[in-house]
Amino acid sequence: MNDQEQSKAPTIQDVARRAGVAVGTVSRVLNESPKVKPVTRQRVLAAIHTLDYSPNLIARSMTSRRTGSVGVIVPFFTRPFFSEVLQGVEVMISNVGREFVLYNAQSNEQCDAYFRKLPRQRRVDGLLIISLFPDDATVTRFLSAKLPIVLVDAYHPQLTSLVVNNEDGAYQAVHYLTELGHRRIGFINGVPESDFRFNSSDDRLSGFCHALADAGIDQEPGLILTEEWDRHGGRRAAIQMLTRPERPTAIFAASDLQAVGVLEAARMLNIAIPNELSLIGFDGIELAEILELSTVQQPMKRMGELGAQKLIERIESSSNNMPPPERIQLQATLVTRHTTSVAPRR
Amino acid sequence: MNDQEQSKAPTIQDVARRAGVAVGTVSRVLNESPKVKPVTRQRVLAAIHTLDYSPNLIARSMTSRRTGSVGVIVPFFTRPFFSEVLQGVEVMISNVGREFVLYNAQSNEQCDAYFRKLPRQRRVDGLLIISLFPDDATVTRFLSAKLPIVLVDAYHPQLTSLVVNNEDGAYQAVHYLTELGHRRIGFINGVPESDFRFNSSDDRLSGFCHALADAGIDQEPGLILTEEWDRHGGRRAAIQMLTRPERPTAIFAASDLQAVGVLEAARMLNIAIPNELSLIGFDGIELAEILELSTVQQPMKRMGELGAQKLIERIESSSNNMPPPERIQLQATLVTRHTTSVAPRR
DNA sequence: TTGTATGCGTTATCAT
DNA sequence: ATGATAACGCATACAA
Repeated sequence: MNDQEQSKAPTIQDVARRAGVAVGTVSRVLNESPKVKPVTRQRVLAAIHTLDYSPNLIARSMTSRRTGSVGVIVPFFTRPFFSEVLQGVEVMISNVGREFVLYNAQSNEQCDAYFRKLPRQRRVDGLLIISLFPDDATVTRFLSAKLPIVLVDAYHPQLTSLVVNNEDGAYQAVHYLTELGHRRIGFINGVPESDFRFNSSDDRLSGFCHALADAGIDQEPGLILTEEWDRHGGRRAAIQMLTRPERPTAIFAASDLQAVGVLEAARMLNIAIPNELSLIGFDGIELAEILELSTVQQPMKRMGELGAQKLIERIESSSNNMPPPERIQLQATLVTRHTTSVAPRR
Repeated sequence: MNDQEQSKAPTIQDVARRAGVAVGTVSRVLNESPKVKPVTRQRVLAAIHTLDYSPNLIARSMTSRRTGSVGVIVPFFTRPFFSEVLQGVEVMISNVGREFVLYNAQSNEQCDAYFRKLPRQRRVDGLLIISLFPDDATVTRFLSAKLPIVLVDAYHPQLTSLVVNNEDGAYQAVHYLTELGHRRIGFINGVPESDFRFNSSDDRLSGFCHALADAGIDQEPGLILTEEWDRHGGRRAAIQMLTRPERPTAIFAASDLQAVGVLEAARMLNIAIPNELSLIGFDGIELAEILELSTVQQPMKRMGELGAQKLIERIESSSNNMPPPERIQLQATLVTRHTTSVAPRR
């Protein structure tokens, strides 16, 4: 019954026995406690090495109440916008040696289920919530569970939130179009990611309206449509707008993917871009660059990094001196490329 | 000291006390054990509900030796190919009520570190490895740790592997080009994802060479380049090929992203596609569809789903009747769009 | 059918 | 500086 043949993972006990010390000492070595004599430390380290021992993280979490991993909850993580944000998150999280658990919330039910269970399950040390708006009751539960939370591209007064100035971004885009002489401007909005209260799409609509108002243009009901955030949604909306008796000379879409749909619709309907139709998207994904699409650039990777950083700060600050929630606003900037030009003369 | 004010998460003990039963009974209810009287089950369920109790997953894992989550290790999860595969993975994993932990292995060191630690740490029940080739020593460690593993877009004889027929995919593409009359065909290969032995890029090169040989065409050294998998890599290689004295009339790229780089290079050099230059990519990402790029379509989402399914099967089969490793091959299919045409006459 | 007791691998709190 | 031991919250074998 020699333990060479047994391939069960070695425990801290095995290391202790092997090194001729007590488990407590091994634990101290593992956790870099200063109060251990260099000689014994070496003995322990040697034992760890020869046994190829790694601590069982589950057991460690059991007593330490920390898991070393953070949860990221996001709708549709494959969409380029989220993908970019996640990249920033990943960089920051792996930088500090943590793991990251991805929760994909495609539906409201899924999202609710996560919001309900995650604080209790304690499988993650903190939660980064992207583009999803928890309601007050949910936030109360988060708070009472003392689960560190940061919102990215979403806002709640009681939680640290990272938002971009969507209204201003939209304003910049539409104002630019009015400056180019456009008077009939369509807006394709995205459907809210969740049922809850606010939504970044509202802000973009609001920026659109303000820019129109500032240019003395009346809104036309048929020129404001709400559709899915993807290419197909954009195409559907564009077809509807562009087949009206008096079609718009410019379209502002709430996402680059929708803008691509507009591109497709225009090609289908034989409408030249930018000569007959100007187009601006929103997000600034790589695809926009490839297609030379004018867009409102969000600092996506930065949002992910900063959000993760703020979350880690909260996780690592002992709960008695938890910093108060803050609201951080980032700017979006208009990038003009080859899908915008002066309004066609009528 | 009433427990209304204490907001510490309720434990199974609290539920037991509340329901007037023993912890064992609560545990049985939680685990759907059949041997519990309906009446008591109801009482327990009620207590669970009023206390808003969720089991502590960490503690549960401690005894059950299962974590309920699976690890997915992938290089560059933001690249569209991986993103698509991951989507399939996510669907399957959340279907069976598990969580998924993402390990992003951007470098060989990171990858090695994961390969070394993950089997020991026991934080995941199984590991899905995407486009990465573990070496024999690593595989031996996996096996002896009894950690269920499935390889996707990678192969090892001792592990269940899911591969697509890269050689055939490449052959189809290049054969099609030769049929169109092309004789000078360039190949832009991708750099290996990891140092290890085989690599799908080798297979694609081999398919390229076979198709050339079958058409009686000699290889030209300057027409086979290896570059990064992304757009910039593709562009660099294309510029190099297209500025040669005798430039190719067709290019086959090992990824769609590289093909986009070729598109950019051609535009820059004023070379018309497809009239002066035919182009075929590889992968079949959405971008290829948008740009009407001919490509070799991989069943990416299916790969993710199937890989995850196979992994879950292995996780859930008790270790005594573990199915033997299998090698599953999926087909890639040529999709011709608007970047290919007959060779220009000289 | 239900209750009780032990152990999972660690950390942390005592002693020594 | 180090050793012994009690938690941590749950599952489970065994007892009742």
